[in-house]
Amino acid sequence: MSSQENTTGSPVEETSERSNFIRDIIIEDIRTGRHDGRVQTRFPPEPNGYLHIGHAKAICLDFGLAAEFGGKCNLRFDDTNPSKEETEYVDAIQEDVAWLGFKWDGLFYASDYFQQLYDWAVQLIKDGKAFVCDLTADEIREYRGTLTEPGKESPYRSRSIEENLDLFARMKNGEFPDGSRTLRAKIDMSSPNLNFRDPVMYRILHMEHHRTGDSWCIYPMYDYAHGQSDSIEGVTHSICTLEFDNNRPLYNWFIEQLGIFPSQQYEFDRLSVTYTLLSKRKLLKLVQDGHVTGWDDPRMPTISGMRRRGYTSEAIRNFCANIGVSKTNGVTQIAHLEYFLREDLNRHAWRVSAVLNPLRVVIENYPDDLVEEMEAINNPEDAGAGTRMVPFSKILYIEQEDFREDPPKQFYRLAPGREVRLRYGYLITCREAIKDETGRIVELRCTYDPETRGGNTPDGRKVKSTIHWVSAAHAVDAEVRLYETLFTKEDPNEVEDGQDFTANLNPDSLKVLSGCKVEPGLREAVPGTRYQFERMGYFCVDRESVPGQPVFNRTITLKDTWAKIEQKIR
RNA sequence: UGGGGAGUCGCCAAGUGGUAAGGCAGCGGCCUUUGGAGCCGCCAUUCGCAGGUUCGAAUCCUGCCUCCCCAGCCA
Repeated sequence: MSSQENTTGSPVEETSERSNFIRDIIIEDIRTGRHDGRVQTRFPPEPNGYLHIGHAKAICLDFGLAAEFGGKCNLRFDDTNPSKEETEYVDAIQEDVAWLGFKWDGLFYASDYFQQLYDWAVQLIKDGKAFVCDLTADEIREYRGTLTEPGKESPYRSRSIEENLDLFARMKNGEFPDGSRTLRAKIDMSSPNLNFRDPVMYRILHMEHHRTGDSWCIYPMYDYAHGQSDSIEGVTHSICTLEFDNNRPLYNWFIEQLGIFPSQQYEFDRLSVTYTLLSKRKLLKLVQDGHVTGWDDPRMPTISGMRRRGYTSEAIRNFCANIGVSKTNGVTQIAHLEYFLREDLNRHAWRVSAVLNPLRVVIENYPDDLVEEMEAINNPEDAGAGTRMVPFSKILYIEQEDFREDPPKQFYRLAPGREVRLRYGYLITCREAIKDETGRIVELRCTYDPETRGGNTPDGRKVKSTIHWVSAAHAVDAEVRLYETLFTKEDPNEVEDGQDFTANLNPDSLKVLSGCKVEPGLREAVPGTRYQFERMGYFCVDRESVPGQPVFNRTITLKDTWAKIEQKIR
């Protein structure tokens, strides 16, 4: 399409894309010709942890908006604090953004701009807008005042430009110890916006930086680095979360004092999800204290954890697109996320048979050595997925929960004397339940109807239930990891006095099942592959899986109407 | 008690003076060789509260209430 009006004459705002207030602003800016209609965003993570589902929302916004309006979106690491940042995180973040399906235009680091930022600081000193302060951290806090009382000016605020220049150069040259001095902007100690009370621009930190090594021992603060970084790159719409609202005036102040490209910041609501923590600090603690196995533990809300769990990037993107963007501080229910997961998995995951808690079934009237190959559909949602053959024989495993010796009214799976369909197999009738000395049911004796091969009923009779099974002689043993929410409370931060969020950790968040029986085709299941275990849920082959000993992570259960009924009748 | 942001169905969220979209969840029903999927239907006389302006207000005005953010040499 040409860059002129499109053929239908419909303005850009009439696309079917669901809008939001930031998208509306961009559309308006394009309409009025702001920046000649150029749109540029950026995703600016600090490499101090792994990306999580909250970042996914920001990523979808930043990259999505740029793509929609033919603009650019850079990936820029906000690496101004070497005490927290590591290359492991830099690498993981790039992998996760790419996996989510986005391509950055430029790959930059705030540290790329350290020299420019330094030069600008010198300029501000020369303009009398910044000064070197010898106050200690504690003193700075005292001088800052409170929410209701104005602050006091630092006694070093009136140093001469020459002295400031000299001191700042010496700070840079490493002549002073950590914490002994700062460079501060000279703004207004009585401002109701605390960010304006002579904010610190530079601190001394003799510390190895992951990219610049030891070439710097002074590092810029967020407020002094972010807006200028945006400006240097030509970012037109700098999108961030609501808590930076208070920083916007300062973001603008530096840009105005420096007279550089006027990037503009817009704030949207941060994502919160029930039963989930989205704070890098707290996620780091979970990792460091061993509450999870790592940043990619399938219980973590990190992109890498969700990927390992079996989430698809499309499900995450659909979720982000659906929840919308506003300025309301809300909490999205995890069921909302799970809906999009199931929706995508249902369309794409191939069906297989897997018995998690096996119960042996012997079909008494089935020939001892006969093995029949039954045709099974790979994905009823996708005709192109085709079919596969699965072996059927005299001895099978079915799910323990699919048999009840004394079934409640609405239970219509297997029970003594009752007939059910074995999916793609035969109709079988339970004749007897065999128990061990302790009374536990260890085997079912059943008979089958030879006329019902494939599960068909030539006489047209109906059975209430179809259950899944695996041929005992052909089954492959597997390990299956079942996950529940990591926390027992909707709000993991809701704790008694003296406790922290770890008090709400769910002791049942991981349950490992061994000796599960899966169909033979899964013997060499490839890590990362997602399946639907029919009637049980969606599962993803774990990276620790090896040929012959497959390991599966339960991504999510199927919706379970029976479980709901059972809860009610209890 | 300073400043900033926000309050529309259980949750998310449209709406910007003309008489409350949509999604999730929930509840019925249909269909079904996954109690899955799919399909159909129900689900805010009311928009934090109280006044006011107007023929008409979730949308405008006034006052009040509640929640979130800011006192890191974190981002």
